[in-house]
Amino acid sequence: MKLSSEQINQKLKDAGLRVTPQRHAILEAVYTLGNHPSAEQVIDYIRVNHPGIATGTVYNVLDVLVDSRLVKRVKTDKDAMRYDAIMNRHHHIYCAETDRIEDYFDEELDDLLQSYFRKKNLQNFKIEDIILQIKGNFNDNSE
Amino acid sequence: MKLSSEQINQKLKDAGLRVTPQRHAILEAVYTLGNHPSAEQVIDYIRVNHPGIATGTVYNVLDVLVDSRLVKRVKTDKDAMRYDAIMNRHHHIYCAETDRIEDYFDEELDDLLQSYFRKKNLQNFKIEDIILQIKGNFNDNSE
DNA sequence: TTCTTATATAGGAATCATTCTTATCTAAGA
DNA sequence: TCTTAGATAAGAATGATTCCTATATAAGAA
Repeated sequence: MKLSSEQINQKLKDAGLRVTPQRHAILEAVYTLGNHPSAEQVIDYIRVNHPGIATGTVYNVLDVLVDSRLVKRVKTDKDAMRYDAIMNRHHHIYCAETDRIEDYFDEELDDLLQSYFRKKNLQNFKIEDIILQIKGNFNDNSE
Repeated sequence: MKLSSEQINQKLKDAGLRVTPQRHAILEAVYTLGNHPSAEQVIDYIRVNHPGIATGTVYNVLDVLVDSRLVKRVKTDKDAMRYDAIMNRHHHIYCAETDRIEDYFDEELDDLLQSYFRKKNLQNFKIEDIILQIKGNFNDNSE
């Protein structure tokens, strides 16, 4: 998803963050790259137009964006952390072999799960979020 | 879950693996420790009785056990990988603050999900496994 | 049993994503 | 303009994990 420069700034402001060129560039990168980029991909992307931004700053800013709920962390079976600018509730379809992640939106499923666990009423645990990791293999190479 | 020495050996053999003292000690550690130990916890545990087992060997053996489907990897929000000797299908209840993981078994839920996705019939993806990560907070400190 | 050889392990260096440290810089209010 | 808390640059440090190589060992062959 591509956002305008103004939209990026607005998101930062709405989150109560100071707008800096670094934060702008990094948030824009996560949106533009899409498909759950790693920190390294973000770095490669922003270095083209902002060669001066330090590696540590990218990690620092990504942490800030996560804390401010502008971005989510996504774990995979591989080492590196991935980031996701889509904040609506969704699940992940994941292939461990290729490390490819696709988003999966399904309100019907979310409702189903919510009512299931309300009925189940787990003792000793307050559920905040339920995320499905749907593992398997993609049948094609389309992105 | 505590297994006898013979049961450990049998599991290694059934998986087509050579039985070595290192493999025996490490698989036994994952079973005995329970509750999704990290490699470091496994190392601390086995060093008491097997001070000579090298750190690299523990990672190496854990990889072998995972490849042989005797153990599963479990990711959390923290850095270190965790390991799980329970191979039956199950989900995880997880608290990010304390990094505590509890297993969640629920065949009814598994059936529900299976029929839901069969009906949904995802294009371009062959589902092998669906894992729920149920995130939130435990209401007490019981283990 | 002894020999042979593929496999496994010890020991420690190397890697790599991420974090930390410190000095410098900058945005926003006084 | 001045002040200062917050942000960044640069690169060292960390820590889990992997890699490398010489040595050791398990399991089948003789």
